[in-house]
Amino acid sequence: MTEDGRRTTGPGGTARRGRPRSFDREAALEQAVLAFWEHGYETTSVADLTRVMGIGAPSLYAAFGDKKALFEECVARYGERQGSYMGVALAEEPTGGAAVRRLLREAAAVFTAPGRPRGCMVISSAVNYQDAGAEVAAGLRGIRNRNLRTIEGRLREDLAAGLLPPTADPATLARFVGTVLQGMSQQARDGATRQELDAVAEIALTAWPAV
Amino acid sequence: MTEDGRRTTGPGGTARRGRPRSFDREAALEQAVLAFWEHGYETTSVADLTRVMGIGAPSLYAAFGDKKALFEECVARYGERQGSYMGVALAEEPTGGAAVRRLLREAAAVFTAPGRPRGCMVISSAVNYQDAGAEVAAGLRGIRNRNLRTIEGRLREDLAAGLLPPTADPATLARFVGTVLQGMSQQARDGATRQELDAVAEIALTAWPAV
DNA sequence: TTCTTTCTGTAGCGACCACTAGAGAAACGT
DNA sequence: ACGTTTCTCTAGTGGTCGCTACAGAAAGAA
Repeated sequence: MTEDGRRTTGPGGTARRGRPRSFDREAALEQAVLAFWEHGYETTSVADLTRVMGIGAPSLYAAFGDKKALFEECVARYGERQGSYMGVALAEEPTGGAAVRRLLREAAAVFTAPGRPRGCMVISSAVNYQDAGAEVAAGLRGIRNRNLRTIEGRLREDLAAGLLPPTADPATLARFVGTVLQGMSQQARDGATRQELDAVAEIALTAWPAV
Repeated sequence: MTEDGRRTTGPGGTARRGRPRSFDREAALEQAVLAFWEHGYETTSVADLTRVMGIGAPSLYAAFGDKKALFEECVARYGERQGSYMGVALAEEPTGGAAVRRLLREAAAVFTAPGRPRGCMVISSAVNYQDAGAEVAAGLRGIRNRNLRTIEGRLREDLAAGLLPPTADPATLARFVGTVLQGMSQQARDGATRQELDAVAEIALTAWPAV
């Protein structure tokens, strides 16, 4: 049994038995991403989810497990698609400094892209929670703190390569980047335009230490 | 009838009739502030509130109206106490630039003060919501955007007084300050220490334009 | 066709949501 | 003491929460 409880063909290429799923799992998942992204984990009910996904509750539970598992799959999916800008910037730019510059500039665009929720799902979808959302919130916090350490690692390389002044502290610089990103995400949710966020990112980058 | 539905003495100084309230309204309000601050508006139930306030639901409704009215009173109270740092900085510092410097440095301390929730209540207590919390979220967003315009006004004065370079844009600078504050609030909630936030604020201030 | 497998829709589980009716308790003035 | 006023406590209201039992539908296998 695969994670989603089904596959189109068996191991030997034989067709799967039983009634086939009547909805597009990928499309339904994408709708769930949008709902969680917009309203957050605890504040999005299963009824909200089934409505936007266009399926009944039993189908949701059969295909995704439960609400928490669905959310985690949504976070993973978000990270592969809309939220991939951070990994891409870190992977494609040659230095940490260049990655940070690209990161902040792309965030301004990504956080205000039309036709989808504003801001970053990893940042904003589990800010308010009670016991039921504590684990999920801890998971997102873990992602954020891991991202911070990744940036810090890249900046440590910059420091060793002489691309940062010897007095620069990679950990603090990384936290500064995270702070600006989280602030930009909230600003986007408060109505800031892409141009306004671009200007904010530009100011933040003037704080970057030069050798 | 006063807002809270009672007073200790009547207009003529005569004692109030009827059974007196058996709890300290101020103390109960303060506990409600802490609960909303920690968990947010929609994710704090009336049962949570009555528990931390130490009163029954009918007493809460008699003394504060309903959940929304209680929250609004909590926001007002927060603004007078723990959240007053912004107004104080803007009122006491002679220039916008000095106010911003003080603001960011005090935020590092206020957002990580021991014995109370981390971050800023106005920033973080209505990030995730559905229909029921939409009005409350809009109210907080209004406070944030009003604060931004207040800072912008002070920076406009700095610009006119020649304390900022003529190319500086007060609106963008104000939004940068708001972005860093919102980011610092989230960082505090993610576990950043006061020292770490201090260092972040210091970096942010290096971006401040000098004449 | 008939059996087996898997999905879907109805209907509802106990728990909780914000909120309140109504009875009794505790203060007042007279 | 007695009536009036106001608060508190018990016990609920209808509605929604996440989740699921069960029956019927829709597919492949025999």
